[in-house]
Amino acid sequence: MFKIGEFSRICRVPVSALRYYADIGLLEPQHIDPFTNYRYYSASQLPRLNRILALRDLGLTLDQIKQALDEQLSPEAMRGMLRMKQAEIERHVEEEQARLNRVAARIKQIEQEGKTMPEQDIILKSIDPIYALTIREVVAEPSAVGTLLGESFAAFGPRGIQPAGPPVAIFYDEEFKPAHLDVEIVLPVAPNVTENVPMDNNRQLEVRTVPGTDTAASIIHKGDYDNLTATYNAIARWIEDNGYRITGPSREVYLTAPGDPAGTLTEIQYPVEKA
Amino acid sequence: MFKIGEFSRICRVPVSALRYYADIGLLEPQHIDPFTNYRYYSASQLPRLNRILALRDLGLTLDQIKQALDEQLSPEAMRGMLRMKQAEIERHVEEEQARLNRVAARIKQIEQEGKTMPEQDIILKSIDPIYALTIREVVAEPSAVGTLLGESFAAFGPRGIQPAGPPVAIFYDEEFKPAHLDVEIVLPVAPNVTENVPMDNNRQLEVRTVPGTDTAASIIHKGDYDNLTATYNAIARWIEDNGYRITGPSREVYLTAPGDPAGTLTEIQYPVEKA
DNA sequence: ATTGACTCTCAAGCAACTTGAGACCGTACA
DNA sequence: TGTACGGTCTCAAGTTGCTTGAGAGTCAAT
Repeated sequence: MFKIGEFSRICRVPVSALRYYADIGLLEPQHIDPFTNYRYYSASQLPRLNRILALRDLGLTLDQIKQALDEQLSPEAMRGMLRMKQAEIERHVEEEQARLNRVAARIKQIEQEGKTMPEQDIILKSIDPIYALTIREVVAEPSAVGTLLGESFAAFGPRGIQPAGPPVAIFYDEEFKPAHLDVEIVLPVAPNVTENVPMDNNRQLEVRTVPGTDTAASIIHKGDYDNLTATYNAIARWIEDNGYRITGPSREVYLTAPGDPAGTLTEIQYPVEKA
Repeated sequence: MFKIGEFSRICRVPVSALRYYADIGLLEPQHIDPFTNYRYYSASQLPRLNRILALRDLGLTLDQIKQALDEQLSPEAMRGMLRMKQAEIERHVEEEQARLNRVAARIKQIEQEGKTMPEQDIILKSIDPIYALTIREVVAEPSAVGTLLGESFAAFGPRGIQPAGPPVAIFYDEEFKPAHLDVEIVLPVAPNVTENVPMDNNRQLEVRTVPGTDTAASIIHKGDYDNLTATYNAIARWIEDNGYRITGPSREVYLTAPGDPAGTLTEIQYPVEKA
């Protein structure tokens, strides 16, 4: 019979942890002196403790371990549990690898600092589907996107429709062609808007749900659109450096209204997946 | 200016997290209505939030992020931090890989269950250096180890020396030779024991600190020594299956005194490292 | 006026312990 | 025999990065 300190030294588990295990009923001391409340452990408890440590090491929670040990979990159940853990750990390893890449990319970026770098931060996020009024057109030049946006908004007022979020543009062009920009304007609205909205020139805003995506690389562009290319370059490089692949059309989210004191802020999004 | 819900949708950070960031001063809303306490965020806060998310993704704590953003951390400091993180993640990935192996080995073991298996659990632990009285001898057969142990202990009594832990045997033989067992008996004692202790037959117990090791595979053997081989086999197989390599002499720790009601319990340890 | 959706604050919960305060216990030494 | 010191006890609170819930107030639309 060992006092808690000796036992701790033998099994290399901190005293505090042993006390904790006793508290939650995972490993109760063999004997507790009723006068002093001193805990006394027996060497015969080492096998159980070893099993506890082994299972803990495999990533089970103490609760699961308790169940497995107390309820004499069947080998099948145990195996199932471990298989789940296995899948979980595999996913975890992949994630950490990806994180490692991102750290490396970040270090590289810092090392090149002071040269170019718009110094913006790229992150991964998911994009929700958007219920919106939309119109898709092929326009000649980028500035026409702004015009189209204005015209679309103009159709809102007369019907008292309120926007339900910042407007988005989606660029469908696969390859760059001069004077050819296949763009969809997306104006989020509340779900009570269910009918298409006519515009001038025989065009109309169509009600539709724009699909979302699980992972997209995102960057915030500050200021006017003259320097937009630099930001696009930054995000493209990030995607490559971090081992992702573009899987869909890019989007621009116009976060600030024109004249906003915050300045012009545009979010650029690229749906991606691991290459 | 967005209410917290809209802002949450835009940046894909839960409302509760935004409130939390505000609480800890990591990202305060641009404006708080003094009457309603409603938080109002501006799009101009997105860059900061993006940076927060990016750094968080790299594994920094919110505290570190706060410092980095508020105190305008120098690129060098930042780089240093990231390099540390990088090393940390690398270690982490390796550990997870090893864990994965162990889970796989465990599953394999369960699948073969019911056949052989002494069904004992092997774990990794560190071994501390031991301050002890020791004697090293070459003996003819395993049972002589017990005899030697008894003789050594016999030398304790007359001097009133108390053991400071369970006795250990270290087996130095590189290869198995019949009737040749190079063994060191290690009897832990308190540091106030500083002189060698004479035994009969001109032998003596030497005071020395037996070095420890960072990682050792450990298993608890239950019962008498007839089945010891099976346990040795189990630990050897585990070491191989999990991609480790033996790096030093094996040890046996005699956890129970003879006649202990807990039964005979022996811990077998093998210093190992990743192969 | 009344929904219903949104927001607020504050407290507690999670996982697996660790840390600390305050008090008791055991024993070796003067 | 006192006392010092190291080990042990209990109980509470802290750790990290949030989430959940209760109870109450706010906003916009009907």
